[in-house]
Amino acid sequence: MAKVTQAHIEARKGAILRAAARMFVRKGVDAATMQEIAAEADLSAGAIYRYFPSKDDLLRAVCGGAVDATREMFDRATATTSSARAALHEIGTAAWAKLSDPASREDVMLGLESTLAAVRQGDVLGDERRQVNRAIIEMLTGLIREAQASGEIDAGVDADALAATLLACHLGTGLLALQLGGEVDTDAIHEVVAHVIDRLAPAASRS
Amino acid sequence: MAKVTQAHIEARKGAILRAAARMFVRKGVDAATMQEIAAEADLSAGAIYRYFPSKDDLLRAVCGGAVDATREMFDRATATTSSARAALHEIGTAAWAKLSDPASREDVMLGLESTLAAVRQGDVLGDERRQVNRAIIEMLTGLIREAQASGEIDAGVDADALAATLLACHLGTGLLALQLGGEVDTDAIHEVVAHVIDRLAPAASRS
Amino acid sequence: MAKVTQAHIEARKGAILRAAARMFVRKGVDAATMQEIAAEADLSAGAIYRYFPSKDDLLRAVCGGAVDATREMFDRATATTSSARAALHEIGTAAWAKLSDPASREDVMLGLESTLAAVRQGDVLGDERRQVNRAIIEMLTGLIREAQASGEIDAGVDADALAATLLACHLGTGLLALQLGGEVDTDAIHEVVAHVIDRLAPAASRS
Amino acid sequence: MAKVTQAHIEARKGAILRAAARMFVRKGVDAATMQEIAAEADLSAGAIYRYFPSKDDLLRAVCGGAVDATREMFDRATATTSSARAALHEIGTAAWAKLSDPASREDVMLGLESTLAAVRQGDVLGDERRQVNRAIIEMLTGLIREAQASGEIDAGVDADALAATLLACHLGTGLLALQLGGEVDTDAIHEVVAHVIDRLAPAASRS
DNA sequence: TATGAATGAGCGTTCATTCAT
DNA sequence: AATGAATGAACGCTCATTCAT
Repeated sequence: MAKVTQAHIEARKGAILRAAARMFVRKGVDAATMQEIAAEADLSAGAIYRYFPSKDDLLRAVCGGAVDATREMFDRATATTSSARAALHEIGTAAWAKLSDPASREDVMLGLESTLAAVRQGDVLGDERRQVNRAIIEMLTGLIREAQASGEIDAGVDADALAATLLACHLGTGLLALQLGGEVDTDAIHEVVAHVIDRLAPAASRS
Repeated sequence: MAKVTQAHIEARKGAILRAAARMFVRKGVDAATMQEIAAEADLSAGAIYRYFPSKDDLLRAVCGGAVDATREMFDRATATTSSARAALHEIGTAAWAKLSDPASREDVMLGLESTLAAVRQGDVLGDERRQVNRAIIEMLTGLIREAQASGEIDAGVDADALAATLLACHLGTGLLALQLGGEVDTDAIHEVVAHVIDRLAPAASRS
Repeated sequence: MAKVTQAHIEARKGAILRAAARMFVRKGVDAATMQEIAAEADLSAGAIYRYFPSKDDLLRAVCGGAVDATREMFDRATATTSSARAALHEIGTAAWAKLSDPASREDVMLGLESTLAAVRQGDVLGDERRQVNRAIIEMLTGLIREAQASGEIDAGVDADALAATLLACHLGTGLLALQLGGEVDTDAIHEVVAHVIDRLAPAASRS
Repeated sequence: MAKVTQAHIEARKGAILRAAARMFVRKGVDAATMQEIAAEADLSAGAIYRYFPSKDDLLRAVCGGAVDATREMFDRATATTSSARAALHEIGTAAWAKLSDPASREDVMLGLESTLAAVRQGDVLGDERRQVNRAIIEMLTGLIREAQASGEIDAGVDADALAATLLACHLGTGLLALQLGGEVDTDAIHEVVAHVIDRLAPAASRS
């Protein structure tokens, strides 16, 4: 019995989480009502409170989920490549693919939404959110250093700064895509970024 | 009578605008209450309505101000340089300088805040906001084309995509700075970006 | 569950409707607050919105109820009589009986209240309200024509005008009763009206 | 100086009173704001308070004025006729003429508005308002008694009730006209009423 | 005397949260 | 475990009234 119940609980939590993410994105964290989230999860208004003690906690959980998804995506990308630069390109491709996918527009908005929330009320979901980007930068920095060591990228470039730049580029592309919709060609931006990485090869190796 | 009143009116409007910007940023557009904005402007709640007919209009005005400021900044930067690439660098410097200034953190957040609002309820301030970034991309594209024509930038690069990339980079840097605070070295990112632009010079021109 | 809920819902709606009618009359549509209406219905302020989407809808519902009641009253009166003049008298008796009943003072005030509202903001409940009196006049006109055809009323009288006059008399009596309270003998007015109808018999039939 | 000032004060009071009456009628007592009334009187918002201590007092004064106007109209009508029945007809003609005049629609609405207000908050303007109709009924009763004495009206009719009936008819006609606008032919109603009064002549006198 | 900016109480309405069922 | 009716605090906004000028 315990097992079944436990499974049910997790299933419900997941359903609520998905419903909440959907509504947070569709209408904004503030405008999304618990009623709507409950309806989206085929539940009644009060039922959510059996699984999450408050709307804030729900937001935290939703963002935490987004964080995990991102981390996973990253791990997968690095695992399937050998050269450091190849890994960087693979990660870039995966990351920008998400931006082309209309479905991921929601993730971008959730990211912005939670970034704003994080900046404002540092306690609710600040640290968690912060750590994702910090971790991404660290990973990218590591890969860039590897690429520099193997002569794929000019050693004169500040690895940490380049990592931050790449992440900024990706976040900014998402923001633009969000705002300008189809007007902005995210793939073209990706090509520019990929091209730039190639250009950052040491002068000697490009003769 | 008229003089004092007219001056007062403009002063009040400015004070309210500043107070609103401050509160919108500090607590978010939705969470910021008219009471708080009024208090921040040393006014009573209802007094704001003598100057702005609704909270939405206040938001619009605040964002409109940000928009104007951005446009001005751009115009100034382009006016004081001769070569296209120099103009790009000048603009980059000016743009990134704003990110270093803790005071401009507010502008970034307002931008995000209004982007989210624009995406969701396109009517309130969507178009205006959208057009700013569209205009920026167009201007950058123009400068890049000039630089390509004068041999400062490789003609093989998609000018429009590069323009979008640069803007995305800047927006993303702002976002990161917002989230990670002092941990992220925005000036270092700027250096990387400037360096990348240099690297985009045609191969021939680079010895 | 369903049974109890459904019954409760209707009961609540009724209670709210009655409370609203009471407060609209007691303090005026504008002065009556949702808080007061809720309190009168032993509910909290926000609870009303589960049953009626706005104060305007509540007003509409309250007036619609009054309308239905009036129509019913009329139908009943006409159904139980044979001669047209008898029907007229029956209707008069029923109508004036309502005026004697202190409880119906509320209906009169609601009528005035909604007339004023209708005249000013035709949309909210104007047409509905208007049609009631229009319908009443039409019905009365029909009966008067019948009575004229059967020689009970002088054919020289303008049936439509007489119908309007009778309705005006009734409305005005209500108004007077409202204003002068017990000082005005509504039954005496009714007698006068009934007597007048008799006097309107064709000269020939009065030997 | 005192005289001039006094005259000015009265002029201002009159202007404010007229402006208030106009706005009370146009938008309803509650919806009419002091700002609007002031604007209508070419005054600033606060200036009214030099002449009337509150909006309630303004309402009282406005209604008092309407009362006086009515009384005057009545006096004039009775002064110019000899026979009692002629006076009744004259009064009827004058009264109904006001209903035909679109400008007097405002008076009707003010009357209803103030009746409602009187019924609800008996102190503010209740008694004054009440006395007008009481006085009218008394006057009519007197005339009817005279007419009965001189054989113009059947002595069997309850004079007081007939007076109330006539007043009710007039009030109700105003109400109907208000609600149904041009659809209701107030003059036709007047004809009916006049005709009815004729029919109330003693049987003997009608051969 | 007149202005009109400012106040502040109060309105209709919404919604996170609770709790009897 | 789940419901959904109810609460109550707060929000945006309006306006009668006050008061420095």
